[in-house]
Amino acid sequence: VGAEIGNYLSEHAAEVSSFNVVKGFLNLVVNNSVWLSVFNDVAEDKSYGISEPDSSFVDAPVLVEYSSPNTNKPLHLGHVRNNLLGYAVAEILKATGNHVKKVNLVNDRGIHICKSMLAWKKYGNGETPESSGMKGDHLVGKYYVEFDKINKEEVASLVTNGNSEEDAKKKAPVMLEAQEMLRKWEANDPETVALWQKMNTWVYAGFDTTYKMMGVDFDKMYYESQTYILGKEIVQEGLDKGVFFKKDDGSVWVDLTDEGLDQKLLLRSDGTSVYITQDLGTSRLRYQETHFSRLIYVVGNEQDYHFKVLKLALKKLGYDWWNDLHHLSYAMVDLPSGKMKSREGTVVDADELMEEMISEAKRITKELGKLDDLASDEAEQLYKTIGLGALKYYILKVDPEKRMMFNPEESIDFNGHSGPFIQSAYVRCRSVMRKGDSVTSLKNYKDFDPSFYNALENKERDLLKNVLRYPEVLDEAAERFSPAVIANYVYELAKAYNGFYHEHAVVDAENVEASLFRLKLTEQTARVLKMALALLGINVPERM
RNA sequence: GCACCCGUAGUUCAAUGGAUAGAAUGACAGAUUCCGAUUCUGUUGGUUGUGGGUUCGAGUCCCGCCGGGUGCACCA
Repeated sequence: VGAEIGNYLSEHAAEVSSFNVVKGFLNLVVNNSVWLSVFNDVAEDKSYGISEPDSSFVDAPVLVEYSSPNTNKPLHLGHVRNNLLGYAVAEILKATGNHVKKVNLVNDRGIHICKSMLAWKKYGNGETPESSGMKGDHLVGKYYVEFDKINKEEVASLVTNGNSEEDAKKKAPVMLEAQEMLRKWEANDPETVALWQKMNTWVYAGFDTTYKMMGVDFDKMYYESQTYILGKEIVQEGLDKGVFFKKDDGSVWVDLTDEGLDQKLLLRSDGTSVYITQDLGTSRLRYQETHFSRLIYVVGNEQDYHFKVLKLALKKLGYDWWNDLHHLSYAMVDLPSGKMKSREGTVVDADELMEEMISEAKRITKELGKLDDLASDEAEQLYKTIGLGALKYYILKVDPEKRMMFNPEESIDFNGHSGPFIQSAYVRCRSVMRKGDSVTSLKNYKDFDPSFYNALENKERDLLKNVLRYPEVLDEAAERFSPAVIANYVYELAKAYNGFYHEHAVVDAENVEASLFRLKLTEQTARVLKMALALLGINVPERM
C-alpha cells in the first residue's frame, strides 16, 4: 500500500503540498516533493494544508495582537518574550490553515510620554537622534529616566520640608507640569501635539529597527491616540440594555459578582474612558472590521483579571463572539538578581541583548575557525542567524505560562538543548545532501521505490518516526497556542538525526538503495527542521 | 484580607490522567578520526514543596497547608 501511494504521489508531486494520513499511512508531502511513510501509528484520516489557507477562514481571520509597547522607552527583555511568542503563535496558526492577521496596539499617549516630552523640553537643548547618534527610542527613554530622577529629587526635598510622602508626590513641580502637558495634549494644543509627534516619530524609527532585528512584523498598527475614545457608545449600550449601572456621581460600572468577580469601573464620573472602555471599543471595532474567528491577545499574566472582566462584560452585552477572545497570558522573565524593574535600571535592553548574542556567536564561530573563508557580509549574517537563533530558542522553548529564568551572565546555551544545536543538525543535513548531489549515481532517484526498505534499523526508525510526527506536533502547538511544543519537538528531531548520522553512512552506504533511502530521509529531516524553526522565527544557515 | 498563577535531578527546562517521571547542564568514563566533533554512547543525580482525597491508574484533577509571584487605581 505504501508503494502504491508513493507512486501515485510521485506522479502528482507538483500539485501537492500538504500532510495527510490515508488509510493509516502518514504521508509527508512538502514543497512539491514527496516522501511517504512505510508505517505509522495514526488511525484516523486527516489532512494538513500548509500552503493555501482554507477559503472559509479568509473572511474570519484570526487576529493576534502582540508587542503593544509604550512609546516612552525602548523595548526590553519582557517585550522580547512577548514579540517572539506573538510572532510564533501567528506563524503556527498560519501553518495549520488559518488566515492570520498580526496587529500591534501602540500606546502612544498618556502621562508617561508627557514625562519624556517635558524632560526633553526642559533639559534636552534640542538634542535629536541625528545630533546625538542615539537610537530614537533610547533617546526618548533617556529623558524618561531624567524626568524620574528630577521628580524624585523634588519629592525628597519636599519631604525634608515637612510634607508627607503622599503629599510630596502630588505637589512635585515637574509632576504638575507633566499633568498640565497631558491636559494640553488632550485639548489639542498645537505646540504640544507637534512635540508629541516629533518624539513619537523618533521612537517609531527606533522600534522599527528593533522589530526588524528581531524578525517580527505586523499586518496592521493601531494607535491608542486614535482608539482611546472608543467604547463610550458601548457603555451607553450597556446602560440601555440594563446590564451596566450608573452610580450617583455619574460613573458607570459593571457588576460581575454573579461570575465570582467584583464590580468594575467602565467610565469615570467625568465621562472620560479608562483602559477597559477602550478595549471594549477596540474589540468591537475589530469584530466589525473583520468578523474574526478568534482574537488573541498576547499580554502578560498580570492582566489576567482585566481580560476576564473584558470577556464577561462583552458577554453581558450579548455579543456572541465574547468567547472568541483569548488572552494568551505569559509569565514574566526573571533575572538572577530578581525581578526586572525599569526604575531601578535592572532591565535588560532588547537591542543590547541581541547585539551581545550576535557577538557571542561571532566569538564562538571564530574560535572554531571553520569558516575563515566566508565573505565578511555573509559572516555577519551568519553570526546574526546563530546569535538570534540561540536567543529565540532559549525563550520559546519554555512554556509561555511559566516564569522563566534568564541569566545574562552565564549567557545563553550554544550547546545542548539550544538553537545552534538544532541549526547545526540542519547544516549537517545540508552538507550530506551536497555530498550526495556530487555523486552522479545517486542523483537520479526518480525510480526509487522505498517499499523495499521494510526492515528499518533502530536509528532510522527513530528518525523517521520523528520526521513523521511533525503534523501532529503542529496541530498540538496550534491548539495550545504553544511554540514550546514546536521547540521541544525540533530538538528531538535534531537529536534523532545526529544519532542516525552517527550510526549510518549515508552517501557511502552498503548499497545504492540504502544510500537513496537515507538521502531522502536526510532531505526530509532538513525540510522539517527548516519549516519548524521558521515558525519560531529562527533562520537556518547553510554552513556554520 | 480576597482572587488568580507557579512549585519536577545541584541548576535551566520536558512530560493530551496511562508503561520504570525525561532532556540539557555539571562531574566522571568511553566511541567515532568522519558524509561536519557545536557529534555520539554510558555512569552519576528525584519521596514531582507537603498532607489528604477522587481514580484501575495522579507530576497532571479536587481540598487543606507551606513557599514564590501577580492582581485587587475614577493608571495603562
